[in-house]
Amino acid sequence: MSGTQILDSLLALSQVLEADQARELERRGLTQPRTHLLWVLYQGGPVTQAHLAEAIGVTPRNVTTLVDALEATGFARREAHPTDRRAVLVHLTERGLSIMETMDAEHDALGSDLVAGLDDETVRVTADALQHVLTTLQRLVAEHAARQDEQAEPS
Amino acid sequence: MSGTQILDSLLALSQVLEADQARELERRGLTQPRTHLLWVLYQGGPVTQAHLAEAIGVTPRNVTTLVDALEATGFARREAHPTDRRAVLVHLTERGLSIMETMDAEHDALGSDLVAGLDDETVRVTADALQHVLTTLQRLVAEHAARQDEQAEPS
DNA sequence: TATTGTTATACTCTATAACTATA
DNA sequence: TATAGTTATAGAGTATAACAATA
Repeated sequence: MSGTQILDSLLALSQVLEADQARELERRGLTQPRTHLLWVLYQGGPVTQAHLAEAIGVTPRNVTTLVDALEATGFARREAHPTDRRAVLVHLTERGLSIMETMDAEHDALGSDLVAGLDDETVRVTADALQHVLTTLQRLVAEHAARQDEQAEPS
Repeated sequence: MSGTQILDSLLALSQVLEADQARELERRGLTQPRTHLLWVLYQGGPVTQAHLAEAIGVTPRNVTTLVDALEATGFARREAHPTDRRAVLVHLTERGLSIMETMDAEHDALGSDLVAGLDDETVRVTADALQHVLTTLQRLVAEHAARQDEQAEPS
């Protein structure tokens, strides 16, 4: 059945993409969680650690560790929040900005390279189908989670 | 450009698939590395820890930890190797076998559910395109790695 | 009272290095 | 001499809980 074939290709692609990315990041002195944090800074400008915790889906405690590491390696820096003395604003350094620009460009290049050799119509159909699969998956996951909650607390 | 759109869908799909899987595994008292190990046992029968280390791509030291955890939680067990007194054979327990069968069936069901609502021709085109994208990615990664090695040791 | 970020602690996965028992 | 698995140790990511400073 082709559905299984699509899922297996998706899983294989995930694995290869992630392994390649991890190798690249290590070469540059980064890790995936730290890069995720830098990406949020690259997209949304200087933000508080509480905002980062929410954005990347970890506890504030772990943001402390990630920012410590990124400060130590020169990719980000803390600055005092102008109005809230409890908070800090995390900024990209020049080095951090430069590496995010590089990775952004590499991402675009990879997007093009991956479909080299496929004709435009195939690319269009595939892009639409993947969008549909993603939407379907999100719906399935949401339904699944709802069912679990129901079983957990049948109030 | 649609190439970028495909890559972005792939990355989003990876993320949702992995998050959903992690949630499911936690509910069952498993983790991804432990499940990977169980999957190898499910596919290839009882094997040595050295074989497992090779198969799942971690050091033998870490297989010790993973098998310890799987023994403690009742999914796998060690047995003496019949001819090599240095080695142990890791077996699935009944519980381990049962959960792998369940997950195997869920995987198949997900494969079908994901493409529900797409017509057969679209599924066929998409499956072929993803296969092509996977092959292309593997080639790109291999070339990339070769270039890095070259730079590292220009003997 | 609520929020921001930190210290304290613990668990999982990963790695290298040194060691024991056995091939 | 080489291999199988372990103990020892370290680093990274994740979590909860308790706490200080500030809102």
